[in-house]
Amino acid sequence: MASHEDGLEQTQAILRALAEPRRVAILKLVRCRELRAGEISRHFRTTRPAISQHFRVLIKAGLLMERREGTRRLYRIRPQGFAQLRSFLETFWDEKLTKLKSAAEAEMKDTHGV
Amino acid sequence: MASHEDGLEQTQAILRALAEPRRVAILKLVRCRELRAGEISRHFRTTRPAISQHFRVLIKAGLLMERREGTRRLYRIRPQGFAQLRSFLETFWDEKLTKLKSAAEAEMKDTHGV
DNA sequence: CACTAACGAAAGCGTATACTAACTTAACGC
DNA sequence: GCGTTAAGTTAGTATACGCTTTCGTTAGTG
Repeated sequence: MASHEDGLEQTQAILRALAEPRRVAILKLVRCRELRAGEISRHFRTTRPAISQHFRVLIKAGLLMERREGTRRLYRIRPQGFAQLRSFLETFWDEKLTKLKSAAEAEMKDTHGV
Repeated sequence: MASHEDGLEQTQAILRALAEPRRVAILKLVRCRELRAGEISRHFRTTRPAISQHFRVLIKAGLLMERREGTRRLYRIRPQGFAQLRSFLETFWDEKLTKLKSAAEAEMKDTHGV
């Protein structure tokens, strides 16, 4: 199932998951400590199934972890997912780009757009 | 009051912009050098207006810069947008947060549980 | 001026996606 | 066993989003 370019698809899944503000909010909630599903959904106006669906997207993207404890389900953040996103950013933003940025800043003296 | 949340909205715009694989591909093309609209759209199967709409989204998100030269429009990457995304990531999940996490878990036994 | 090139803008359409409502599953207490 | 609590799953719907077609705008060329 896993291929070489699986990482790219996975990164896209991460970006698509984070494109939804509610999902970012969920991750912020579980960023520091593990929380139960009910606690998390109580922070929002929407219904529990809606949040549950967001859980599935986040888990599939590798940003969230699930753990069962009796009838409860506990969620916490998954640092690996963010590490992958960070490495994607660094691939984009290598040394060449930093040089280009300085060049652009130097150019800005003449063309002050926006 | 709104200064922080303004940045959040902008960050969400960035994430939503990157959620589309084609837009990421566009950014990869202009990552190193400025390109004309026609050159960029030639790299894809879709029509030029479709790519043009992606330009709008990327510009609005602050990831792309437009410059006119006669009838041509030149596009290049905008490092500031990526800087913002990076700072979002670092704010979200810093290495320090990992340490905070262990501390928070220890604290959670005593303090309130909201 | 007419004519072409290089684009973007607007409208319409089809699909993806996020929500709600109802149902189902799993663990716990009696 | 029966019922309650905690949660996910499914089906259906409404909106968002991306693509295509047509048209408009601006700059260059004779």
